Amino acid sequence: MTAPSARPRRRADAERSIARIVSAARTLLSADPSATTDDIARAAGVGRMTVYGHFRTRADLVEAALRDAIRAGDETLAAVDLAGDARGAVTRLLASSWEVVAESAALLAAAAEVLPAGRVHELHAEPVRRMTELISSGRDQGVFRADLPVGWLVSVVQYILHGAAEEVRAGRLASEEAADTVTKSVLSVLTG
Amino acid sequence: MTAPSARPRRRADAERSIARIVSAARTLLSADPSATTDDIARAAGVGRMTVYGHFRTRADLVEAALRDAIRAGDETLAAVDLAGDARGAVTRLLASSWEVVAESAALLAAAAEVLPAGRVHELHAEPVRRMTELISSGRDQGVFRADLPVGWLVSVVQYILHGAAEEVRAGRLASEEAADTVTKSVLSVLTG
DNA sequence: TGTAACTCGTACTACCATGTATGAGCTTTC
DNA sequence: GAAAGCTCATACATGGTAGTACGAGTTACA
Repeated sequence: MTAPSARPRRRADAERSIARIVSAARTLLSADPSATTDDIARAAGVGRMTVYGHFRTRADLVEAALRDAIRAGDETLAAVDLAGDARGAVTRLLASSWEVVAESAALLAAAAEVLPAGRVHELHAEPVRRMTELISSGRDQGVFRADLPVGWLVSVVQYILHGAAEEVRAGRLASEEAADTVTKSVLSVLTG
Repeated sequence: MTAPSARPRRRADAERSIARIVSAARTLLSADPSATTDDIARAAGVGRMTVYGHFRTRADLVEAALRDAIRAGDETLAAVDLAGDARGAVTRLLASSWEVVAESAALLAAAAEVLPAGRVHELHAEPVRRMTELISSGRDQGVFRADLPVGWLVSVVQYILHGAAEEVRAGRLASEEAADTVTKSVLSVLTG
């Protein structure tokens, strides 16, 4: 969905508009999940009608924004060195994930509201795959526990990450300490 | 707020209506956080106007429902034996918390949407106090870790609990295994 | 340079929920 | 049994957003 590359060609100005709209959507929805289509159009410096020209529904737009955020986050994650000791790899991965997750918490909430159940989860396939692989390999190394399903462990990591973002947002956790706190907590769960 | 016992007297039928409305609100909002005031009135077997007679705004109603759920949950928790070994106490506490949390996840979402920031957290003061005390005592016993703040540990427990509820709801975790899985995960984080 | 693609203002429809107003009729309670 | 309290139907005012329709003007591109 959301205008894939199926269209044979698209004019350069359209391409530009779409990029600006998606970018604005990411920014606004990350600050306030109930930002309206009109707000987003304004922020993108574009008429509301132009938005509807590229995204049939609000849901389409939100999904595009989430896709973009996930893609960007995944690029960051892809740059993390996962070789060697699984414990160190997790630490490095979390140090990067932390920011991505904290930034997009509100956007995620917006998506959960508008998109059909399970869609949000589907869109996370890539980062989930990455984390699953890492945990599996740690388990093979005998470093991580084997008494809980990998899928659950991956989920717990996500929930802790989001929880920390929420605590920081609410001012109950200093943001400088967040990464360290998250890492310690996650490693405890993973090693058992 | 929400009609405390400040009012000198209230007629018996009004008392009855309020009880039915709050109960219906809890049930409906726990299934669908966007249930309308009208839905709730219907389910309570009461006219919509009667609801507005007791709760000025939707937010008031949602808060009353959440209060009631927390109070009921807290009663369950109060029955848990917290004496002796902190590890065992946590295990028992989680076995009970699990159901409470899983049931009210949607209600919580409704409250988060409608109530001012921080209000939901305030309303949880009692269960949070309970958990804080337990973790502190475990720390004094030397059983739980001391390298992370108690407040954070309490939060993590909540996030894991809610996460598990979500996983069960999405069909990614069998509900029979949930309690055990949660317990193992939480104990890992607490012991470090 | 002509045509197709794109932009975008204005205006409008449709929908839906909250909350208010009014008033007739039924219960409690003293 | 009367006053005060409560119920609740109908009707209405409000406010806000999504999405549609139309059409004139602008820009890209071959």
